[in-house]
Amino acid sequence: MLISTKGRYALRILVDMAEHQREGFITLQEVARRQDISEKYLESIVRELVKSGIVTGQRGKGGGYRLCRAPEKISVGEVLRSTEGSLAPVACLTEGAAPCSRTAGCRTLGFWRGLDEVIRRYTDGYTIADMMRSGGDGDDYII
Amino acid sequence: MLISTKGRYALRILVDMAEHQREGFITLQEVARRQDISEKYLESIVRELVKSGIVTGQRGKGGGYRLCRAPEKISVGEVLRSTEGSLAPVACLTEGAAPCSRTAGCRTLGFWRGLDEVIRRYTDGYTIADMMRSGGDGDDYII
DNA sequence: TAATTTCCTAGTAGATAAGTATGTTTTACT
DNA sequence: AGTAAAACATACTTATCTACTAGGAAATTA
Repeated sequence: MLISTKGRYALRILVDMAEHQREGFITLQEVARRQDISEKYLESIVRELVKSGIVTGQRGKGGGYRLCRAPEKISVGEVLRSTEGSLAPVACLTEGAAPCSRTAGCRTLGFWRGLDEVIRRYTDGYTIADMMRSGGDGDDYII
Repeated sequence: MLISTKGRYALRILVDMAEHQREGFITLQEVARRQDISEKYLESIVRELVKSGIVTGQRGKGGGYRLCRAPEKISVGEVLRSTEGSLAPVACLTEGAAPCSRTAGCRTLGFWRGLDEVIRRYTDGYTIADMMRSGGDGDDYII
């Protein structure tokens, strides 16, 4: 399993917020209940999303969280990089990595670069809005 | 970093063996020296490759390992799945996974399926032979 | 029978994952 | 002013995984 719960939950949180965004600020309590994830754990994930400028929080009664941008403008790649730290398949391709001594004669580097590119292209081209259009019924939409 | 040393080393081992395959059986001692990896750790990695039918071992003096197939016939995807266990981005896409209760209404599953497909397509289309053609000079090929 | 190799089973220190616990600060409402 | 409800912050825990290491058994050749 390449992706941890942080990244997976982050996407579910954002889709949930996007689907309820007209209701104004959304509390983690609501998200936790709907998504069946501990509220405390959500806090640690959302903190990263705030830092990355994907959502914004409002303290106090009536407060909660809100997307900073339209769901069409939030790419999955951005979200996963924010919560997973990096999506690079190997250490030497993470941003600001120390140059590897084997680089010059490395037979595998080309492969890893290609894989990184393929993943980047796909994840950056997929948005939260795309996710909203996918899957079956939502939690509050029963036929 | 999505891929562990097991997968990364496995690829270096196979390219190394492919480059020295006309010399007959190749010992892990040689590979360990050339690749600068502990021989004992190599053993645990090569064991998986034997199980998967990618290399074959010959015991005793004069023994060692050898590729079971031509480098053109060994895909990187096969190697990584063998050593990493699975390349699926999320648990519900690993082979023989228990069906997830959220599947029906899951907004993210489509994305994960697509990512899995993109990774599978790329890694299965890249072979050890491709790796041999890439990179700079080898350990014993100095211009 | 001695040397050399793969094969096999354990164990281990450190890192990471996946949360939990306990509070502090800010804001709105009464 | 006081209180409830929310985000924000720090520290801790528990389990699993990573990346090895150790020590030998079995097979093969010279």
